[in-house]
Amino acid sequence: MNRLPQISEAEFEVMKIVWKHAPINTNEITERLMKTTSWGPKTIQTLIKRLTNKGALTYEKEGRIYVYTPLVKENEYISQQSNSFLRRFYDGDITAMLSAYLKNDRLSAEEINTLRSILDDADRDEGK
Amino acid sequence: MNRLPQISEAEFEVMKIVWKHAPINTNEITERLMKTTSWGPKTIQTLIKRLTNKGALTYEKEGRIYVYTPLVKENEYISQQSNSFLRRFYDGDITAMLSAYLKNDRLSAEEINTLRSILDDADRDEGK
DNA sequence: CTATTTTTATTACAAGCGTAATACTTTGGA
DNA sequence: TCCAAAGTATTACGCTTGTAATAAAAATAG
Repeated sequence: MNRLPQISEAEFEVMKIVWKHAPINTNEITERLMKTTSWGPKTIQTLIKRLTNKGALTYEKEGRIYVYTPLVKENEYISQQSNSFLRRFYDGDITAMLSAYLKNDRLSAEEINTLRSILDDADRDEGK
Repeated sequence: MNRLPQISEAEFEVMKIVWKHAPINTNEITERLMKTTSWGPKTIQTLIKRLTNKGALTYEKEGRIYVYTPLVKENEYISQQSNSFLRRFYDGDITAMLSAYLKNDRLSAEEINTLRSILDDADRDEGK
């Protein structure tokens, strides 16, 4: 069972760009992140470097520049984070999380309906 | 708008004990945590101290010992963490999280039914 | 009243993180 | 061919966290 590397919050922002646009080079990553964050280019460099050190990214040299590809899959990583979040805060029980949101009126009628159809779709797929 | 203090993962374990058993003294906290974790008493002391420094706990002196009470509410803290989790990983959209779980077959039929009744109960309360 | 035990406070220390600055290396122009 | 620019690597530094050890204070036992 291969354990996913530990990815920090800032590093995760880099991963999101790479997941969406891989293969992508340093400059593109930097440009995109400078639009959405307040980080300097050097900071972004550091984050990229750390991610490759951790084995979350690889690169190929394309001439002088590096072109990056993710080594961890987005949905695997997010699943793993979601599970550990649920374990920590809701005893691993996603229904408990939903309950809490409903109890605190943090869901709109809209969202409730969306949730219902999602559940119904699940049944349909199951039955097939 | 009063911002909640930053509580680390280990500190959160302490908070859980205090939330459940407050007012509670150092020894009780320590005993309970030593049953469920591998931490030494000194470590637990440190965590308690840090939590009071951060304003997550207060104490009253009862003779020689300190008796602790939480300053942040459990459900407020968990709500805040849940929101920031959803923002980070699901663009703030809890229905997206549910979808992901269904798509990856990480929900049992049991859980799906539970979710349905939870949603129905919400409607009932709404209608009232 | 003093030595010992109990409780609390201070200090430690390495790893991870946010946030870079500086140094090195390669390569394209002049 | 040598230098400046571009790209990559190394180093920095303070804060938080996990994980305690040591020191100080207070109270209890003799």
